[in-house]
Amino acid sequence: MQHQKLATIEDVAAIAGVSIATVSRAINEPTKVADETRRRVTEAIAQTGYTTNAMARSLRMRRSNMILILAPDVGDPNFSNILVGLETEASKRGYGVLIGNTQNDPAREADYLRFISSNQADGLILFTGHLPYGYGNDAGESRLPPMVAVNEPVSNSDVPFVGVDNFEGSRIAAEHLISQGHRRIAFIGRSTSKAVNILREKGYRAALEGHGIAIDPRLILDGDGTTESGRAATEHMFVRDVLPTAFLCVNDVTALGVIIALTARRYELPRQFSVMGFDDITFASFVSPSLTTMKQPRLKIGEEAMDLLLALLQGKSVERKQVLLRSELIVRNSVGQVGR
Amino acid sequence: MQHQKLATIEDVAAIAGVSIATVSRAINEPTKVADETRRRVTEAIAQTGYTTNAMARSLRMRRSNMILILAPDVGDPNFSNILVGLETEASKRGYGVLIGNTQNDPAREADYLRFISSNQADGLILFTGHLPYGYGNDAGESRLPPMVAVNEPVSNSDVPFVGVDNFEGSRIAAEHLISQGHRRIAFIGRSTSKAVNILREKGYRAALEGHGIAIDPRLILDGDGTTESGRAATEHMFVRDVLPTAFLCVNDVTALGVIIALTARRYELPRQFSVMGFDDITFASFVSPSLTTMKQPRLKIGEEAMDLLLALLQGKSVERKQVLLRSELIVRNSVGQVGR
DNA sequence: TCTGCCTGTGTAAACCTTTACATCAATCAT
DNA sequence: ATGATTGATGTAAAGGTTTACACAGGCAGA
Repeated sequence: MQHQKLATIEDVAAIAGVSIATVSRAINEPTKVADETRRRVTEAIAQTGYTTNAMARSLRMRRSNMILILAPDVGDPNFSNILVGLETEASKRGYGVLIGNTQNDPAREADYLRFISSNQADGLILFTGHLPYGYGNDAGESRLPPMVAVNEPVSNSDVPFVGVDNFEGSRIAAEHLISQGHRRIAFIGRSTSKAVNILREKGYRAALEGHGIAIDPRLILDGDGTTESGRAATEHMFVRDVLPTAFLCVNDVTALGVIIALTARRYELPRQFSVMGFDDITFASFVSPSLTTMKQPRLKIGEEAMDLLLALLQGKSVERKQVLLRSELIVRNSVGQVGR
Repeated sequence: MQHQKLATIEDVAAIAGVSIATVSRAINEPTKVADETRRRVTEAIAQTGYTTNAMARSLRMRRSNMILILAPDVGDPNFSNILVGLETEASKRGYGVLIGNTQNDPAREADYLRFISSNQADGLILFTGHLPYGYGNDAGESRLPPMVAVNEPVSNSDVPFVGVDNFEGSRIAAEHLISQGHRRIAFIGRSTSKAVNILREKGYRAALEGHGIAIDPRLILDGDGTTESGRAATEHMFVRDVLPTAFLCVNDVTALGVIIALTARRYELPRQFSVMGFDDITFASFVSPSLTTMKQPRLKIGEEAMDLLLALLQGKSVERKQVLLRSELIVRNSVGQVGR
């Protein structure tokens, strides 16, 4: 009862009085069939409610028109908005998107590659920042499908990346703090491994140096981008009693931790301390004080990334290995003039 | 260069010295082939790096092992966590999940049904609260695939629903406020159309009535579940000067609006007003004051829903048309004793 | 009139599985 | 000794497309 025998191309052909080849052509290359024939086929299709069986088509054409999205955490605040962009563009071009939530588990990553190796997906969008595990194993043939990275570039590889110009964005953020009179600006979220963190720190340094402000290494603290890391780093500064007037955080989530720590110590923001984030995730406007930050054009990132991937799939060679979009300064209430 | 001719079942058969039927059986019904044969096949598979071509398999078996998830808004805070549950369970059972972001656009909903009608997906998870548009059109055959609703039940239909017991949860929430001494409790987010809102209002009413507290209609305000609706409703109460001591909101997002309105008016929370939400979305713990709310077991909801859908796909008849899970009271800092 | 080309269509192969059915050998019951 | 049953495997069909190639007819150019 589930399948009531769908109409096939043969049914359509019979009704239209043509061969199946002609039906196929009428659908896929309309100009190649005579007007009158095309009309009859179209009518037969409407009459039967025919839809091309995607499986048969994929089998024959060796391509599924599906894109696999590999993300370490579907709940990540950056993820969902980029996903919308990816999905919109894919849908517009007749592609579907498949979600793989890997939780950074190598086993799950490897498992998801079955979609690639079994021809169920033609290309890959990587949120993970690294090539998926499970390539080049047993059989030795590391058959990499076309792929594009978003959110985080893939370290030492030439996988094209679409994202925000982290260096420039962070520089602008720091400039903003400087324009408000800040000189002692902390950077929270240093990392030696994550490319995003490294670039944002560089932007911070560039801005300070550009204004002749000496970099105080004691104001640069490690962090892995979590709320807890922001909180801990802030506490650490109070313990060591080396304090800035402003905190530039590697991302909004970290900034939230900083705000929590400062609020817990009963400081008034932004009168006593300024805090800046990066990303403009949803809650940035809800937290109190609402967060001044750099907005990532996430929708656009998703669309551009999908566009690039589909171009790759069509065999176009990609000139640009990186597409860097501009982030936008969003001024809210967490940054104030230094000394009132 | 993209496809370097993957190994097929024939290659494996040749190496193992058996027929392709035996290879297929060795993979899918291992008990049906002799131990020694199975060993040879397994080795041949390893040697060639063979993976079953999912398209050929789906074509033959008339099932794709894919589930389509139709959601009006991928960015919805409830969505991503349920998705994780859906995805985890699907993945565990060898299914993949396809995302369809409909934005409540009938055209997009209809378009996504091509995945169903073209056999690219076997079942449907509905976040939308209504049957997809586009069924029963031209051809007249409204061929509904197996489906399960989450987040919102599908109004007047017998589509199975997995979610939280909204009536009971809301009752518990109201009880909590009552236990803190509140008697004048507002309900923000009344709606005559949305099932979730209706049930939560009923739970609110039941709790008050159970404690002999008269219901004051002036304390029940309309709202569509957005932050703005919460803000506006609160303002409205101040204008009319009919004030509660506590606000029970239809969801966290609405509660946020209430908090924003109260904070803007310089009230101190929870000393002067208490606010409760529902859902426990991510930012609930970050907002200030952190929000006391009812937590939805979203991961569990996703898993149960997928489990139910897969059961349906196997032709099992479903006894329960609804799976109602319990929500959990999360006490934070937005609710206080009345009168200190 | 013949040759060659173009347009429109049909035939059949290929894509890669799963599985009903057939076959064969070996075991078992009578 | 014979017939029935069981177990392991092979043969071939079916699933629904796309597309290379062949073919037929019409038409233009010589």
